[in-house]
Amino acid sequence: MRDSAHPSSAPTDGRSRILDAAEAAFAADGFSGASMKAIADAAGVASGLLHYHFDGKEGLYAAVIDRRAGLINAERLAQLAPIDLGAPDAVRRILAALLGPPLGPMGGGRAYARILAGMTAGDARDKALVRAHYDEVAEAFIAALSQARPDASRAAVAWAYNLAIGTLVTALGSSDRAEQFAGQPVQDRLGTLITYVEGGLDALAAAPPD
Amino acid sequence: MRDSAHPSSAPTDGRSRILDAAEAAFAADGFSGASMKAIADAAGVASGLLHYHFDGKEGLYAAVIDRRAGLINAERLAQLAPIDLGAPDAVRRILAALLGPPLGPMGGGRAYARILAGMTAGDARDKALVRAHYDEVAEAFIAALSQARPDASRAAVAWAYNLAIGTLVTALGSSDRAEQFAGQPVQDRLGTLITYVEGGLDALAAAPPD
DNA sequence: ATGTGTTGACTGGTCGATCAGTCAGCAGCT
DNA sequence: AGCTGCTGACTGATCGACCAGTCAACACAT
Repeated sequence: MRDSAHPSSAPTDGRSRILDAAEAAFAADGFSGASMKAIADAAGVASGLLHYHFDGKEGLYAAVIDRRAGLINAERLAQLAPIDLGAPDAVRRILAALLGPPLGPMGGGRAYARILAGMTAGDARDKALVRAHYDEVAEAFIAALSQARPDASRAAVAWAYNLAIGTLVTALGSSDRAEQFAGQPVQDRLGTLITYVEGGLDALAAAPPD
Repeated sequence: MRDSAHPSSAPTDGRSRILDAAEAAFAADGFSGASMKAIADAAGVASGLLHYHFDGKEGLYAAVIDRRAGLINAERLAQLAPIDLGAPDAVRRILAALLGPPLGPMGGGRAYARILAGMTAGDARDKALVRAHYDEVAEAFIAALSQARPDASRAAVAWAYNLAIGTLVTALGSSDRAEQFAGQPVQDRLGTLITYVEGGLDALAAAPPD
């Protein structure tokens, strides 16, 4: 089932249909493995239209990331803003705002998670895209976590943030393997993810900063 | 029986030089992005030799994973075996045996980590390779962790194991981004990784199994 | 002389990209 | 209304580049 009401909902115009098909193709085979012709066929348009709208393969790739990252990050920041950083459950709520949106209906499901997982191993193109789309959000969440846990060093918080993202991305991207060992789908286990990450943050905050 | 002692150090025979070049190429561009001709050029051999030794691109890819996974897993199991699972620091030592070898001299550095990160987002080919090379080790470590933490449910341990692997792979594969925020190279921070993962495991063990 | 390792030109196919051209819709003019 | 000219989404044949894989020939050891 595809998410309705949002980006993949009205695949009536060519532009959206191309983005949907491209997201699936890049998720399945990576940037190099996906072919423009296959994307065009899946979208039901001529191959030339991809170049007309997105200025080539790189542009199409960037557009796919941009659409999804925009939705996810807007939702993240919207959930982060009203949190009282002094409350006792602030850390848990912050982590829910960070980890929840990618798992939700706007997150694009496994397809986008796989693209993200591939990007963490990616080249200069991917690095630039990650920076452009996620640096601002990363700073906001690290700052919020630092306020909510003033006892933790900034290095500990930054480490926890990075490891949390790694946890999330890999768990989502290889969710079938996670299910193989743990027996439950990742999408339903946001609480497990948060518990794990919060525990890791606690441990880092308590550890001597060597 | 094929690789001589240390893979990256004595690239004298064509076979090893090809594996080294292929590892770097697959890490940089993924399976589809790497070209056989480019690998052959980098290794200083003719393109036909790749097919002679490895029976095509898929075989070469599998051989790259096989070489590295064999070294890493042998080292992991060697470090795991002598651990007294009843000792108070057993969990920490188990995690060191799990997370340390990929960071060490036999781990292949960032190149292999990137391949692994790409595999977690990969298709059927990657899934089969992961199963073939890492399932046995995964079971061994989950069993060891369960013995060392009999209070934790098996589901909690399995989750912690999977999230730990995700943590490791993403941290290594995108280590420059980790350094950007945390200010320290990942390779020198095995202790940080272990602390984080152990904290996550503690939290999962304590949480109610909903 | 037999076998193992190695070569590099070659093949058929697929790639991303290009571009002349089609077509529906809409303005402005009469 | 009817005609004209223009715009922009869209097409698909075509191109050169590059791809993985093949193969007959060669080097050199046993």
